[in-house]
Amino acid sequence: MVVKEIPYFDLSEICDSGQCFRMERITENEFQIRAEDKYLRATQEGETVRFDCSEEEFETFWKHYFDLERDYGIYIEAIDPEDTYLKTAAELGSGIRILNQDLWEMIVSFLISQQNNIFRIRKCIDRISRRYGEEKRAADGTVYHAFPTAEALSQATEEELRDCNLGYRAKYVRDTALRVASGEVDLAVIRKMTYPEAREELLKLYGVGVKVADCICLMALHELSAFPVDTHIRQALEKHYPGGFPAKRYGGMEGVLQQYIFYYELIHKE
DNA sequence: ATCCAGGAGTGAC
DNA sequence: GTCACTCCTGGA
Repeated sequence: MVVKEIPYFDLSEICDSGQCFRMERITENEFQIRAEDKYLRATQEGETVRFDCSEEEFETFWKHYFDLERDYGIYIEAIDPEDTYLKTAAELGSGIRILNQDLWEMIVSFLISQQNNIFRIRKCIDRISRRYGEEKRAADGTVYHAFPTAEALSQATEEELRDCNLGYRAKYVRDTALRVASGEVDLAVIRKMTYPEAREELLKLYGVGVKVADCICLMALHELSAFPVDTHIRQALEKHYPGGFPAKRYGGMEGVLQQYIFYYELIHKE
């Protein structure tokens, strides 16, 4: 059990920000997170966060996963005080972190995300994890499944992936899994690339376009310059920044702001 | 019913 | 380079 006081950190906001499809709310302030082959329960009361894991696992994995060594106050303070829209959005989502998620997991997750909604993306990922991911047992006895490896997914047929409700995205996942499993695409190499290089390389994958590539760069490679533009972001930008988003002013932190905007729009559309 | 949800591939111009 | 069209699926 690890207990920390963490400013600018809110599990609920992170869960709802839509960057992790394997994080779920159990009760009002208790959450479960599955990442790679790991499982965690965490609870939040004010700024106090309780991580249900050993000190070692926290230090070696979750601390980095939740990006706890970064001060997000800097980003919020950097926002133009006259930009009331962005200020309001950042205030609403001030507990959001850009998680450090696994590259392979993000590639598959965002391939599935296209023309899809969060609820169904979660279901798709849950299904492929159950079918192709290794069964694991957490310290508290909870049975869960690791995210399936490229090798495991490459064994699946397109039809089997369609049975997991991937629809036409099944061929994208299968093709990418085959190319990664065969070594034709080397994720270790992509991890070391600069943002423009990695983006270009990801765009070569079947089913990866500009938006998905930027999501992967932001969520897995932690390229905070990446600014994924989906339909919701595009609509928000058209409405609030008719002259264009001041990306120049916010160079290097566009991705963080994208999350604040996305979260704000998500909350306000209901 | 038609449209669209956190898009991308394809072919036509 | 920019359209228009298509691709699963299901909820409004």
